Amino acid sequence: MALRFPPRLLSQLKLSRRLNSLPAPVSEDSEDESLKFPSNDLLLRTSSNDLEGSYIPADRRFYNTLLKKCTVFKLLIQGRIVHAHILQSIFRHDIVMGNTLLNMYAKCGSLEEARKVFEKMPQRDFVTWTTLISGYSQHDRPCDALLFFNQMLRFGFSPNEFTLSSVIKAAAAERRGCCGHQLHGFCVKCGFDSNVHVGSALLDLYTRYGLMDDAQLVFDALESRNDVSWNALIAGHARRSGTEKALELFQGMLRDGFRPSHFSYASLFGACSSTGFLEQGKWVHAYMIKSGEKLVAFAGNTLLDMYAKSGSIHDARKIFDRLAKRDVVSWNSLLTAYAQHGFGKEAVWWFEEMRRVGIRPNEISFLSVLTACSHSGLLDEGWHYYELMKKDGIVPEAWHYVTVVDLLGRAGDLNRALRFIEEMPIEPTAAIWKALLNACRMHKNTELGAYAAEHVFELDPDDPGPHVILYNIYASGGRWNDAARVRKKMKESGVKKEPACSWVEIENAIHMFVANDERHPQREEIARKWEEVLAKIKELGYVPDTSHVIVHVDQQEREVNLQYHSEKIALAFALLNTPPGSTIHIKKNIRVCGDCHTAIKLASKTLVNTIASNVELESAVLLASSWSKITPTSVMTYDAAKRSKLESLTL
DNA sequence: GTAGGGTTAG
Repeated sequence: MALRFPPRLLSQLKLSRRLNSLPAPVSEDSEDESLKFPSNDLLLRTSSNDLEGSYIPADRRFYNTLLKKCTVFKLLIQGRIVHAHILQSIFRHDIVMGNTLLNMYAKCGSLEEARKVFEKMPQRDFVTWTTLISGYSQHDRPCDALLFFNQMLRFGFSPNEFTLSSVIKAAAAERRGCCGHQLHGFCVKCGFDSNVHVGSALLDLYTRYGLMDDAQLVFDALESRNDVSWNALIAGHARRSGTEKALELFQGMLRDGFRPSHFSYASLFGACSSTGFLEQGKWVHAYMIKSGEKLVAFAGNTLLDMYAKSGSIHDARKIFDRLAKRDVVSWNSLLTAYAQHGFGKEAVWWFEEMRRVGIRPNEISFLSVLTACSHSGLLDEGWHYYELMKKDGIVPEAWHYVTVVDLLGRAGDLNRALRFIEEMPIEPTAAIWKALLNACRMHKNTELGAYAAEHVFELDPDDPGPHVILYNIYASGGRWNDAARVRKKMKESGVKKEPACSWVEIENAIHMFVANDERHPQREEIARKWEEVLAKIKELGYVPDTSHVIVHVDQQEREVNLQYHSEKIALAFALLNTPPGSTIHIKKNIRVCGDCHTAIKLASKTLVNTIASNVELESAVLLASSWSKITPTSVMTYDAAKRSKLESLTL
């Protein structure tokens, strides 16, 4: 009996009627074990009308064309049907056909089926092994890739450049990674270390290990370079905030005659965003436009994020509007942008719009809208989306619970937040307790704060942030003895607070400041300028918030110390060194303190007013588009995803 | 028949 291919398969594959002349797949009662596994699925999907047709022998090229289509378009179901037909043909034990099938399953992401094909193959060659290894490597199963590479060697097969680039990618992804150097040595022995594919994988591995010099050595030794090798190096530096180096490499790539791709642009925008190099980011954007590159999702999403993180929600929105093609990440990036700027209602509107146009929100969409609600005090809306997420079949993960605790906590319902933690179906993580701790700081709840802090110390003892927050909670409540105890504990356990610094970009140079910066050549002018600003903001009602600054000094000294936080110095410096009316963006490595938040908010107001009334021309201070609506967290931080956040208070 | 580089949260 011969079997017709189901009509759906034909239309999807857009192939000729010849398909229906192919031999039938086997049924379940076949005696040959190796022929069994795809038929269950096939029989379920094949109607009785399909079970007619005449037999002509299949040819290799025809099967290859079919499998290639299934592989490229990830048509797993159709691939299974083709598989079933092959099993009935003379190619059922053919090694090349087996490898093609294995590759089809691997590329479609069905690694279990790929593995079954592998196990049932009567013969295997180095391509068989390589295909399985690359399947694991490309689908985030580095351990399996490394395991099979070991086995491949044990069985006496020699890896080629395909095998090595796959296994190096796996080694780079394996967190406990320690086999990178061994693999490099192996490549040198085989003579593959300067191959452009192997070398690109190797230099990528070194950048992920943080060994940038080794990555450069591999790059320099490549027998030839291509856009991928350049992009791997650029991305490596971009990931480690080596923005200047990434930009320098970008120019090197252009000099070398390679056209930047979306990979290059995405890396560079990401790097500029995380370090606050907005001007350079704009330059790269301009270059992209000049090159005639279309603004599509991958690079476009990163560009949107860059403008949003740099304080320009309007530019972020423009990018979203101009995207030639949007995907779920584009929508999420927009939601995140609104959330970060404190535009909760706008985020909620766009979330609904997203659903209206038929984009299914994923776990990050919900996280973004929850964050937006939390930061804007939209308690009921936030709770509604938390319930909706569960109804939509998305199982909340730890990060969602963190946001719900944050939502309840910020709104001041600390007891409900605690109850929520106690009733969660997962074990509370350090981040969840940190959210409660932070809420306790905002609402000055010392007892619950201490309770949350104890849990954090147990789960994440090395993070200095919670120690600082607990210190602040005690200090602002006047419990100086308890505060001193926290400080002592920090010293004893060797936990160190990351020093706060702020930086500002002026004429393509980045100027960085630390608190009480005494070595700066313009320190006296800076101090005078800040005094001017201080006088103006005091007129608007600024009162220094010294509630948790320095334990054993008097009020006057506390106030003085407060005036030399790095962001205030950066602002005064920027006012001195920019033309009137300029926009000033100040970036900071850690969370801005409450006092600086208030001071700069008022400074922004007074200076902008000054310009408007044309009394005195001054630079406009515009750290974010909506100061009054946002919490300190969302403004002067950078690279929020990667850097720890703690209070910028001097202990 | 097999390979390397990129995005959204906290």
